[in-house]
Amino acid sequence: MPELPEVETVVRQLLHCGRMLNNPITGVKIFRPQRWINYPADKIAIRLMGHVFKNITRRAKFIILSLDDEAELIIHLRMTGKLMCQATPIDDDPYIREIIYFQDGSQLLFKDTRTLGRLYFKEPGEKLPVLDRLGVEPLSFQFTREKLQALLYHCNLEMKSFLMDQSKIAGIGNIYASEILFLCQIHPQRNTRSITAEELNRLHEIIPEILNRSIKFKGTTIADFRNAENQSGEFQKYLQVYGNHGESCPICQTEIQRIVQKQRSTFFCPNCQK
DNA sequence: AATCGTTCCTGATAGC
DNA sequence: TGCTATCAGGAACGAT
Repeated sequence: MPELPEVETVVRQLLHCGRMLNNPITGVKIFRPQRWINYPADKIAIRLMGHVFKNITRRAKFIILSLDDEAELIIHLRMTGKLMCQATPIDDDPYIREIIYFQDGSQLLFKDTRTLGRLYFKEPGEKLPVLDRLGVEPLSFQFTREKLQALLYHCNLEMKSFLMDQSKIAGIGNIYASEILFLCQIHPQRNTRSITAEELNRLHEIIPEILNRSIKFKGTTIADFRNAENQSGEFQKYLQVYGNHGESCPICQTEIQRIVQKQRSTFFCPNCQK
């Protein structure tokens, strides 16, 4: 399930594949556009024709493809979305939702088994509410200790829910929320306002650290995630608690527990995490 | 204003 | 072994 490190991996690979930028768009096909697009599909197609992508960036878990006229095509992979740019166009995947055709014959494919992924088109200067609602980027210089402290103090949530809330810190999902709390030795049901100065320092250090480490390993693949080169990530080998309920804690051998918070699984060590 | 519960979707799998 | 009910979860949305 793509979270910040997985999305960052896709963005980097698309940037470096050499086919995405300054390559004129000669066609766009969008399948089953009813639910997952914020804009009429035929208008997007007409709007993109003849233009080129100038840059690819990431905001939280959103992939932003910037056009030469400053319009943007924005993609959220949600659970099973995959974005890849192929030089050889043969592909019979039945879950292709969108194809962008380039002049040199390569294709940008968006595949999504469960159709939870989303595509947005934004004209220059337009607002996109889903982006405006996002909180601080945990890998940016704006993610300061003071910012984190203020966020924690100004809400009243269980720590797991806090880390998952995209309007607070943007980009952390279910896997990294559990992992961060384990490494910080904080119980997932602790209230945000109960975090001590020492724990605050640890959170501020660990959050960027684990996200960067996962990026280094090209993200985590539990079942579905494939990067832009259609490969699995490697970071699942280094997960400490996620998905490991019933197994023993890597630190103290206590059995790892699974609980449900906001209808989402949380994994933690009841001995290490206080 | 902040937080909570429901909903979307379909392949994988737990459990009988 | 084979079937079916449940689970997986990001985030918009409406409710509280």
